[in-house]
Amino acid sequence: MPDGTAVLTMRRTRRRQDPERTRVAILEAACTLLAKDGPEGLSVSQVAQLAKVNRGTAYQHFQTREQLLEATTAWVSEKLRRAVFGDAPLSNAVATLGDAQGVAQRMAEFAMENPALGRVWLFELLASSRPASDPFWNQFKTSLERFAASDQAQPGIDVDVHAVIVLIGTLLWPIFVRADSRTAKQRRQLVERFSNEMLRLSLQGTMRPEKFPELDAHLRATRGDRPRRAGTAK
Amino acid sequence: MPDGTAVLTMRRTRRRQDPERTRVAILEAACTLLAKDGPEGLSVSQVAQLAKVNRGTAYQHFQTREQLLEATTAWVSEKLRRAVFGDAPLSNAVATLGDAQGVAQRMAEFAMENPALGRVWLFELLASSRPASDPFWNQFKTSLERFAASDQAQPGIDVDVHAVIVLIGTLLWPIFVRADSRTAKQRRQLVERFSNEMLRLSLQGTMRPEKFPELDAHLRATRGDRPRRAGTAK
DNA sequence: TCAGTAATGAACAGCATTGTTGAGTGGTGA
DNA sequence: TCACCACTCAACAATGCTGTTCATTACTGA
Repeated sequence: MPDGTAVLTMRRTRRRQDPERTRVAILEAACTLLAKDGPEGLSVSQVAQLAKVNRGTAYQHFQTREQLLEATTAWVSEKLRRAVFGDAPLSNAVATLGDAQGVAQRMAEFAMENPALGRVWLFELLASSRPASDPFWNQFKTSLERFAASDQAQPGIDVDVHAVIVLIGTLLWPIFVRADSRTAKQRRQLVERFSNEMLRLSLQGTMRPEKFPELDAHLRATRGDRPRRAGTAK
Repeated sequence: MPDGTAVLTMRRTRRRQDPERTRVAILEAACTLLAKDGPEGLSVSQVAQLAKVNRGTAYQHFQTREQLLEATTAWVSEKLRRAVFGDAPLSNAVATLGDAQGVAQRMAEFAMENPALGRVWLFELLASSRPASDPFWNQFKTSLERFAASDQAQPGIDVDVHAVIVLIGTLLWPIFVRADSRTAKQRRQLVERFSNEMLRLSLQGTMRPEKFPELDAHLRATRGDRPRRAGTAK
């Protein structure tokens, strides 16, 4: 992707004076490197180099390496949230109600088109001492809770566990299949493959109940044993 | 934390001459730090310090930082594999046949007792350019393929997708719930919670099919459309 | 056209790390 | 008892990064 200043004849371009654009360029570079090296491997020098920005400029926008890191992850989390839940500034109950499937679809598509972002978000989540405090994570879980409470859902879903399974699977699938080195068409197919399996799993599971009568009975017998409080995992 | 030279009372203990034990101590320290900082954040100095070993000793066992990293991740992958699939040196078809549920159970328990190992493995997998080449991953997928091909399984499972979902969910669940700061009893409960939801999901899915007649029909109509070749994701 | 500001470049001290070397110390087995 | 070997310790140059400062350049809006 050519950067904004990219040049008639390659004359020694000087970046246009556009603080916001510069800031984003730095964040994007940081994001790329973050996806490659993880938080501890990020250096301001490398970021500046990749962003084609003077190191001093980077320090002008972000006082310290730590702040750059913080800003980058916040930026990623917000980008992810907007892509999946729309532009509503905070969890808009009305907009996302009953839209569990749409959320899943948008998330799968976004993850496939931006594998680096998902990777960064995950890196941060894993490095964080309190994974359960991430805003995107919480909004996602909320939308899943709404679905689980509706009459469309099977009873007895453990939302915390299920949210982990679905969210992480969706974000990591593009990385496993190396989405970055795929054509647009392939990526579309891979998204559909994932969505299909997710849908199939949601509707049918994996085990034929009639082949596991004792398990099935056990499951129905113990249903509801598990406490329904959502905060258990926190 | 007192360093190795610390002093009269603790007489300057010198590590027993036991290369293998020392090697493992270093690997274990590397593993801990790897889980905390990721591959790019690992320094030989820190590893040696944590392992209570002289930095020179570390360099005696591993010529370079890169080799230490390599050795550590290989060690982790093998440990994971043995914990889940037993001590058979290579994929023993007989031993693991039809044991999908046992594999899932062992993996969930191991992950809960060793969240750091799962984290390291995942870090490496994400950093790797070819995730699909990891031995543990492949053995896991093979065992899932066997199950999917059996008559106990629902037809139409997309093994590649499903393997990602299950494996990653199992490894990350302990991290989300901060297994390291839980009591043994809590950890046991958390494993069971995960296993129960997984079982429930496998037997029942999440959506009540009768509430989604059109989706259900679509699914049954297109069943088999997807190519069954296992290598699609590679 | 001009002042304000965004961006550049270069230098700096301070620090941590890497990988290497050489001299020492002590446990262990033959 | 003795020699080998694992381990320790201290020093080394080289490298790269951090955060700061200051002088300089060039874009931009008024």
